[in-house]
Amino acid sequence: MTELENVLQQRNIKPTAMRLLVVEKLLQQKYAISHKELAEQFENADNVTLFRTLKTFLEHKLIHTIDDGTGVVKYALCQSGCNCKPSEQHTHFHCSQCQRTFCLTDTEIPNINIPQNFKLEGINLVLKGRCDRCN
Amino acid sequence: MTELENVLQQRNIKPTAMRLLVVEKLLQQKYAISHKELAEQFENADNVTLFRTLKTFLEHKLIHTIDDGTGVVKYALCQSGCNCKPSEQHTHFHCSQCQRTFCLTDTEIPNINIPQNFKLEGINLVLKGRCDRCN
DNA sequence: TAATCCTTGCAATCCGATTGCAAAGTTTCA
DNA sequence: TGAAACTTTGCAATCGGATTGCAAGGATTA
Repeated sequence: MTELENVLQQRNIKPTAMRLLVVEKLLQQKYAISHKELAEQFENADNVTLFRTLKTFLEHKLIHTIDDGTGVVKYALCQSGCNCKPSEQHTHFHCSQCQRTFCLTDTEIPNINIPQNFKLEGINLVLKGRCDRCN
Repeated sequence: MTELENVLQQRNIKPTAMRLLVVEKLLQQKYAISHKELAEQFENADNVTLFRTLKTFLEHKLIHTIDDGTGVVKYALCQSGCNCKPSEQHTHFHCSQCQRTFCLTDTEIPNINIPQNFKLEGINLVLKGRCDRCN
C-alpha cells in the first residue's frame, strides 16, 4: 500500500484513482487551493467528479475549507489528527496582491469573549494584507 | 433634510429614492443581511439596482461585507467614522442554527502574531456556534 | 456468476452576480 | 429657460461556480 492510499484509508476513504490523484496534488500545495485551480491541473477530469471528491474529503475531514474573503472557497489538507473542532482553530493569511492563502499553523488564537449564553463551536480567522514576497 | 439623507450625504452618496429605501432597511436590521434577504423586502425592486446600490454603499464605506462562512455574503452598516481599516476590526458571530450573523461590536480582537515581513491590512474574525436563542 | 453498491462522466439546471444598453431622471451652465 | 452632459434605473442577456439526475462503468459481496 502506498503512502497516498494510507492517507485516504486513515480517514476511511476508499482509494480510487481519482482520489489518489487529488490527494497527491493537495499534498504538493503549499497554500490553500481553490476548486478552479485544482481543476486546471486535471485537464481531463470532470468538474463534477472533482467537486464530489472534495466533498467526500470534507465529509471525512481529510481537508477543510477556507474562507479568505475573496468569495472563492479554498481547500487545504487538515493536519493529521485534526477534527476541525474549535480547539483546532485555523488561522489563514490572505495576500491581497498575489491572492495566495497561507495556513498559519503556528499562530495562536487568543481567547475571545463571546456574549452570554452563546456557545462557541468554531472560529474562522483570516488575516489580510501583503505576504513577504509582495511586500 | 431627513436623517436618512444625512446618512448618505455624510458618505458623499447622492440620496436617490432607492438608496434611501435601502439604507432605511439596513438601519432597521439587527443582524447582517444578505442581498437575497434584502431583495425579498423590496418585491418591486430590480435585483441589479439593489446590487449596484450595495456596491455604491461599499465603495463609499457606508456598509461592509461579512463573510460568515455560509458562502453567502452579508452586509451591515459601518459604525459612524468607520473606515474599514485594521484598527477597526469586525468580529461576527454566526449561528449555525438560525443562520443569523451578529455584529459583536464590543468584542476586542487581541493581538496576533504574523510571520516576518507580512504586512497586516485587515482581519476577518467569524465565530461560529449557537446564539442565545438557539442554545 | 448474479446482485448490489459505489464511483464516475455527461447533460442539464440552478442561482448569485455581472454586463450592455436604452430610458428616465438629475445637474450644469450658457 | 433649455440644451448638453452625466447619473441612475430597469430590463434582458450572460457568466461562472456549484448542484442534480441519470446512466454507464467498476468494485464488492454472497
